Amino acid sequence: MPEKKSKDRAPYHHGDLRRVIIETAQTMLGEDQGWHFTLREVARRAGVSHAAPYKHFPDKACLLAELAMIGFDQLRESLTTAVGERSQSARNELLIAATAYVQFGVDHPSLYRLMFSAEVNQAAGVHKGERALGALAILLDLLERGQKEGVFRQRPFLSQAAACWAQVHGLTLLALDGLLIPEKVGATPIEDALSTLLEGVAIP
Amino acid sequence: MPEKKSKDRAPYHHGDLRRVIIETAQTMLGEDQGWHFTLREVARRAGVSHAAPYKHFPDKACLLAELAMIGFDQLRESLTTAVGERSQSARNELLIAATAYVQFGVDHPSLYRLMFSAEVNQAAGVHKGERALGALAILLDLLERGQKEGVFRQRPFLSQAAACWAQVHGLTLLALDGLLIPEKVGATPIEDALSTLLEGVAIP
DNA sequence: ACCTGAACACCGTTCAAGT
DNA sequence: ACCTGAACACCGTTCAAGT
Repeated sequence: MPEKKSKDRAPYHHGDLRRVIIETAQTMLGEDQGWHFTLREVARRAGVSHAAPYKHFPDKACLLAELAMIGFDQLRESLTTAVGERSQSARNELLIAATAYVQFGVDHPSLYRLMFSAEVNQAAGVHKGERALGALAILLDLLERGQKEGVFRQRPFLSQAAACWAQVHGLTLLALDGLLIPEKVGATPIEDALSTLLEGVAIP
Repeated sequence: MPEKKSKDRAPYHHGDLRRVIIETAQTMLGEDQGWHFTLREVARRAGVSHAAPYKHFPDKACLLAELAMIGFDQLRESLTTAVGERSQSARNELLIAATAYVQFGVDHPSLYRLMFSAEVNQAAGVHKGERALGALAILLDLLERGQKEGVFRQRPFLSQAAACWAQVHGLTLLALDGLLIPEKVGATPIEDALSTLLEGVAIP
């Protein structure tokens, strides 16, 4: 059989379609049309029939959930590399981690929204909580270190972490919604908000 | 004509279907199946044909956007009545407002998610920002008062407001996602997080 | 002026059938 | 073992037609 030059039909039975589907979906997430793409469109782009994905995912929700889980891993990566070699003070590292968190959301709007959508919440169940906590592991470490060094206020780690997480999470989503109106403010409200967070966490 | 006892077909041509549709949709929002109900289902429950809503709303997105706008008004109401007769200290009122905010989200999960969904963002456009800021007017007042009284740190209002908003917004959504795991913590993380916020805003 | 019914294009999902 | 094609039930939206 000669090569087909019609379309880009990759060799059907050889590559793992599963990975191709995930990568295609990730590409579509990156196009910022939101995460409400259609499963049929994913199949179309992947060059397979619309029924093919069902051999690798029980349903659309499961694919979305998997994308979200990968997203949490990517977020952890981003935070880890941002904080880097922990040569900084706890206070500085907290600011770096917080900034990197918001940056991740702003860089991947559709993915970030998907990660915290109610749909994924339902499809991923308990796994989501674990994965999310995993992404925040470096934050937990940071808070523990800061408290030990006596530069952060003494609080239950998870509570202090919740406060930090809520701040960056809320900031990220407000930014994605275009609700931070930076044009109405001197400095960028994100930086300001993070310094307010710092004042709540760190001891003067 | 005698009364019809088949179904609850309200008098077609007399009542404003527009209001009926909105109320029906609000009821469905309250049932916490998320805000992804179908327009046809709304029409069904309202007792009209599935084409009828299009005489009152250009499309589904516009209905959702209107529900969201109403939601922001309801949020403003909640905050206003919670803070009440402003007989408290600025510090206390901030805590009250923040708590009421999170409570509103927890009480109306689907509505709150809808209000901050990307879809509504697109359909409501600029109106959303205005409406949202309107809901937070009392917070702005509070911060201004606190700063004038010298009990809050001196910051640009909108930046300080952004920090507060992000905190309660993030806290609300994390709570809705079941991500605050109160069972793993002594006190409720929401209270703890709000007190961390307070420490970032108020002067010791 | 307001609503209905049929129609269109599109989905998610299933399943017998192909290679 | 993996994929296809037709089929089903369902949507959002439109539009000529009804009262």
